[in-house]
Amino acid sequence: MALRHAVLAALLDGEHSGYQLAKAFDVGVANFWHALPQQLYAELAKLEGEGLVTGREVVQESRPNKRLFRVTDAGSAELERFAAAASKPSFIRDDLLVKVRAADRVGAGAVIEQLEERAAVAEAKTELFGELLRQMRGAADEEEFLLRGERIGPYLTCLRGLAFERENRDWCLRVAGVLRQRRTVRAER
Amino acid sequence: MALRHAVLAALLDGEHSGYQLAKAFDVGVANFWHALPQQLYAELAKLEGEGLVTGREVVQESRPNKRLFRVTDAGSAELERFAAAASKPSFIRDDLLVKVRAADRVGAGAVIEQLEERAAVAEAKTELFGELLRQMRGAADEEEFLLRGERIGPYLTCLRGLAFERENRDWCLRVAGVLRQRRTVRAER
DNA sequence: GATACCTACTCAAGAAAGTGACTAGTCAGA
DNA sequence: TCTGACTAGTCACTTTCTTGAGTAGGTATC
Repeated sequence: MALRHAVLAALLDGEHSGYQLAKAFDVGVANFWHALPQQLYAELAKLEGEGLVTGREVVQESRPNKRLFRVTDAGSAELERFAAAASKPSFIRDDLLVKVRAADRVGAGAVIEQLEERAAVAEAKTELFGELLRQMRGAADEEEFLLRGERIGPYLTCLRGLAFERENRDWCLRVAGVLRQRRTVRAER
Repeated sequence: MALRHAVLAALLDGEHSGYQLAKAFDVGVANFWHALPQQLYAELAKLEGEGLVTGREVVQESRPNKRLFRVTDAGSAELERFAAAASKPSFIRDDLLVKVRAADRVGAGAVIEQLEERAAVAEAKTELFGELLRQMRGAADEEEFLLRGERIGPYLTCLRGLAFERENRDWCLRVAGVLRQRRTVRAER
């Protein structure tokens, strides 16, 4: 049960609709968790059933009505309990790593392409995250913001996302380079 | 279906028993995938049923018999197919990130402790991975090994694991520091 | 000589995550 | 005016992961 806590944490920023959450948890801004719309709607329904969030209908013209959710006191208490409990260790779980592990035994060509594609995605994300960080801290410099800013949670997780994507990009490029070079070396023999 | 490919990739190193795989996929050396023993035994059974791996019984004295598995040609072909297919994007999925996101709204004390604990674990892992890398490359320096070494897949994924754990450690310490400082600042007011 | 851990697995059940298909109105561009 | 994208969801199903318990002999520790 981890998505539920991720949803609760996301709702600390204020009211959101399922749709808004779905966008936040999708590729792009998902710097701390990822989930599909269906999962989120399902989770919100469960959370509401348990009284951890409440939704209110917002009638809209020229676009479907929506429900905005916010965390209840019971929800806060649940988050508190979660934060105090031990965390499971985290692992990278990535198709590309599996492919690289096998890359010296299977055709490397496709893997090289994917590494370069992934590097480009990671680069785009580092820029996006950098921009997000700038927006969040506004005029203040980072030290100052982290010390006195109000909502630093999202900033801190975004920092982790940024570092992750940077490492991702560097590693992908490094590995792609190595695999390319090895092809050349082998071709020469 | 990714665990199956992780298993196939792991078996490229040679024959392994379910038990050996279980240790490799557990905390510690799981620098590219993680799974519990039960999953691995189940996956091996399925893979054998589909003819992607074959097992042979090895009789042992003074310890239970074991089955050693290796990849068949069909298994290699499946890995090849997998390597050529598109990869899903990867995400960090970590309880601690969720907690940090919420840390400015819930009690930060427990989160700080967990961050410092995690930093220590990450530090231990960086050392372990560093040692593993040294072992794998032997006398050669890294460039040389990556260019001409035989089995570089595990080395490359271990590099990723090392970078990940380093970033993990640094981020955890940074965040723990920030949260501690904020407590002091708040206490002063 | 009792306790605990290591090798080597198996079975069952449950929770969490992921996939595919579908509804339905609005708006912008070709 | 047709196409496609955007908002805002729902339903059903499958796969994957996690948890807990159990077997059974051997070895090391105190």
